[in-house]
Amino acid sequence: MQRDLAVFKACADATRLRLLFLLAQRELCVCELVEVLDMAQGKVSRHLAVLKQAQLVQDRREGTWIYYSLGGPGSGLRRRLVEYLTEVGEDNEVVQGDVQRLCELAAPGEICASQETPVMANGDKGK
Amino acid sequence: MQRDLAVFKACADATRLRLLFLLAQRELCVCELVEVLDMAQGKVSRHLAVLKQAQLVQDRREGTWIYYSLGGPGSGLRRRLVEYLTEVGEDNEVVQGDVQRLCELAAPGEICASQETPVMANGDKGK
DNA sequence: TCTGTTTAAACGTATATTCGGATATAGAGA
DNA sequence: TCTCTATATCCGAATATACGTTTAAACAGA
Repeated sequence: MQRDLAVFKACADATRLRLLFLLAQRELCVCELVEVLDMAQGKVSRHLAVLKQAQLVQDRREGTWIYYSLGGPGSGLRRRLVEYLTEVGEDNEVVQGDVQRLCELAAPGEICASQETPVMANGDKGK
Repeated sequence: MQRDLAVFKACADATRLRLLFLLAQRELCVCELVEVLDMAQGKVSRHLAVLKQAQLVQDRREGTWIYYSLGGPGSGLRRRLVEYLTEVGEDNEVVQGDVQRLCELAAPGEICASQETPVMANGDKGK
């Protein structure tokens, strides 16, 4: 039960749910998540740590970048949740917006390394 | 997502998880849950309200008693959770203890109405 | 080694959640 | 109506969680 409780607590936050729905799309590095969610890096990192602690996601280092993806085999509950996240085309507009921004994203290197990529044409990021 | 979030928040508490696992056994009235969990009635009632709000459980009045059971049809997420709760024979000792105490329980009327039921022989309830 | 970049962790503070205890509501029966 | 029982809700205090900001750690390249 303690294990299940940790899983539920990890999912019981709007930011972490958005992270999970994004990771359900594909493996992503932290800077991509920061870009898509338009949040402070520290905040994203902290939430990813919670998800990792609950074994809902796993990470993999590749040079400077660390890639996160939905967690491995996992218990009955975790397996069902991952199943839900990947199967469901979430009908919420926040999640849809996130996925949309994700699709419009350049490759990881181009996002983080320099701000002078020619793709800058997408311009204003509201808020 | 807001809906899913409410569901996860409702599950993200040890007491409410115990309630859910108990209700996965069968429909139960509040006084039975109070008896099994050995908690203050107000506390149990408060947590049941949260579960009901998230539509994880439903209630039904029968005279003085109000019976709770795992919620109706529900969305994809709720359906999967209810499925998990009912299918899994939870290996946690707290949950197993709860189920055990539930089995040893007398009928609702005998629990609440009077303390002088002949079944009192079960005696000490630790802590 | 020094610099720049990506990510994680530490800090104090603000907000949310839970608790125990007391009180309010609703139905049943005299 | 009055009383009793089952259940729900309200209150302030304690605890837990999330936040923004700053700092630390790990890696890459010059």
